[in-house]
Amino acid sequence: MRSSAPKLADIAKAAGVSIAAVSIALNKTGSPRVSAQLRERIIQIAREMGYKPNELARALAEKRTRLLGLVVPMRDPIFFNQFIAQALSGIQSALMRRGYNLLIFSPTGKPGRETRDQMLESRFTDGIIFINTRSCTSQDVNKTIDELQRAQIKFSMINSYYGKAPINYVGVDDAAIGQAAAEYLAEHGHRQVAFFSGSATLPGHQRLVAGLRKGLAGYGLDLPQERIGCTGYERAEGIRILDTWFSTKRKRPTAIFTADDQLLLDFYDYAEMRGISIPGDIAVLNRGNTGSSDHLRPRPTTFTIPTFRMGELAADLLIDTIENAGVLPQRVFLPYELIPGSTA
Amino acid sequence: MRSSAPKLADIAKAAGVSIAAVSIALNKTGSPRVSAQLRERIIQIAREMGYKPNELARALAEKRTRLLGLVVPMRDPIFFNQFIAQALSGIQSALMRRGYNLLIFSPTGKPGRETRDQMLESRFTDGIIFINTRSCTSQDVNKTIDELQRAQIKFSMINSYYGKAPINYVGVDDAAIGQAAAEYLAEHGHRQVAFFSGSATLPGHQRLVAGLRKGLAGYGLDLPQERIGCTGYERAEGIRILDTWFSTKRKRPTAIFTADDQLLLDFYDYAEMRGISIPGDIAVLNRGNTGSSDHLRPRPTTFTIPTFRMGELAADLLIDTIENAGVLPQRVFLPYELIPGSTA
DNA sequence: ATGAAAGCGCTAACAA
DNA sequence: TTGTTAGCGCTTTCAT
Repeated sequence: MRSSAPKLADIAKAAGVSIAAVSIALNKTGSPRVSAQLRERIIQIAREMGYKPNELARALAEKRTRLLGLVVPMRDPIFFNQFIAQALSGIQSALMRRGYNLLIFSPTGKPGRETRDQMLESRFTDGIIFINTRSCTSQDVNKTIDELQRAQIKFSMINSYYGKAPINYVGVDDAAIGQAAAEYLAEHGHRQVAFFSGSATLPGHQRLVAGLRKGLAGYGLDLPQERIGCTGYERAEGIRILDTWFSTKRKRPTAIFTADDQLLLDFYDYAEMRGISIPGDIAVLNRGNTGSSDHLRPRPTTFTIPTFRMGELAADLLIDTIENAGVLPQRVFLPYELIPGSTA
Repeated sequence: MRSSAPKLADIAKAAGVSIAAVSIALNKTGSPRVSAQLRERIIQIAREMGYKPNELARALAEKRTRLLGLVVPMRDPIFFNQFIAQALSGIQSALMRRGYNLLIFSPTGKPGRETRDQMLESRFTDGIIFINTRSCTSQDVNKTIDELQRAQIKFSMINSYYGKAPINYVGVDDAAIGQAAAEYLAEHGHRQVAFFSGSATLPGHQRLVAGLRKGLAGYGLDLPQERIGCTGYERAEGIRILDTWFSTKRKRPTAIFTADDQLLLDFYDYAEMRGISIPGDIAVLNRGNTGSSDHLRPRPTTFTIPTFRMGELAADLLIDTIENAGVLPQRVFLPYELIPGSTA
């Protein structure tokens, strides 16, 4: 923040007019409030003095900042996460288009605590975008929604909410993806399908399992509990699970469905380590974010989630409800897409 | 922004004290200004009324926001860029530690134009962090510095500045990296080294070339112009250059040094496409960001740039100059590190 | 068409 | 120890 920047009063004095005249001349283009020539003169003087409005003062007076806050319930590495990176790009794209900027809230401590903290800061923002990650349980999510609503903070949520509350939400239909994945694999002749997932407590996990089972059932197949593996995103646990599956010819699945890009990568690492050939020894079907496994070989066959679009839409929905009091929040489920690869 | 949140005046009235008393009781913990028991009572009432300070008003009065702006001279995809993602993580880490938040400026239009635009917005921020990307020429960088200084905006810059202006800057010594790379390759018996780069106009490119030549010269080797290839980050141009190099046995380099992760990826793609074996047919040495090519096979031998640390340090330097008027800006060059792989 | 003045919610200097 | 008041820089209403 600079020290001695010219302010409206300075220009007003220099031009010999009132502060209000300057404000109007500078901002309300085409208002009959000041004459065209006076406006010209004021603009000219403002330019000469190098005037830049103090957005802070303006925001205080107008009660809006054109700032949107971003909260990611996660520690340090939020920018490393491809899912978040892509959503952020989408958000950014919408904000750019609509003249907003993004304020990133630094997580301040223990999980759960965050919500209250951004609320505290939230006077800086006109609304908040929430990106749920794999570390969010439905309970966390519901609690967050509750607190935000109670505080009357406008917000928009991305990912992992399957409740019915009337909020701005953008996600994908994981049950549909699970079903489509199961049908794809069944049609390609697989009878022993395994599901490699992160955590059974994730909202998405349960949907995926339900979808997979429904899809498999259509082909007279099933997904027994022992072919569902949750690694907790721990490398060692992943290896343990996979070793169980691959230890005996009999139990060995012929196809594996990975719940996200991280698990896909983990499986590729495992396959390399154990000398398992993809897709020679096992078919791999992935649920992942657009474009994030471009450099994997062999190219994974993937149901992609339109992450960029999710971010963009979430931002647009939020801005709509901010700018237009009449607009109601809405929940949107975006379609997925099958990106062919050579692994399934 | 909520509509009818309780403000200091409300609490003051409820407590039957002055606004100032409330402000002090709430903020100046341990000030003898208000008695311990009055403070208790005020805090209690504030809690009951659900008081949250309006940071905007506070910032206007205090003339500081504890917000740092981030500018990346680049269009849409800033979050996809691993270099930026890692620097951002570092920045975020520092901000978290020091109680700041990050404001991401949406680029608003034609390049070059950006500088002025964030200045305009900058009243929201106490300072700005600039991350230079591969789309920045030294001219751009110098112009940016000039404008920021003229506007008396505190800032900190990451990457690609080799001038002597007294600014907060964090980067790496590309000449040293180039030299180390050359020496590494020469020591491993390579006599025909090629440099696969993005653009000859990049500040880093010239440093790298200088370093490479110096290093090679120590072994009686050289880096002729025809073994320096600049793709302009265009896939087709990259292929054209590589085809030239690989078309004849005689001209074919035995080792290639890639200027960044993108070029490394491009080369891997090319090698796959043409059936060239790494490192069988050609050795590959890379200059890249920490951890960003973890999943490439074979694992590239890489001189890593401490991107996370760069972001963190840049933020810390900036905050130091913001909070302490006496602190002078400083330029810091961080050390690189050789991460062994199996490609060189 | 233009100016004066009252906020916006907070901090800090000044009185008491 | 506590209250009063003058800003911070802008927008907007109300007079003129």
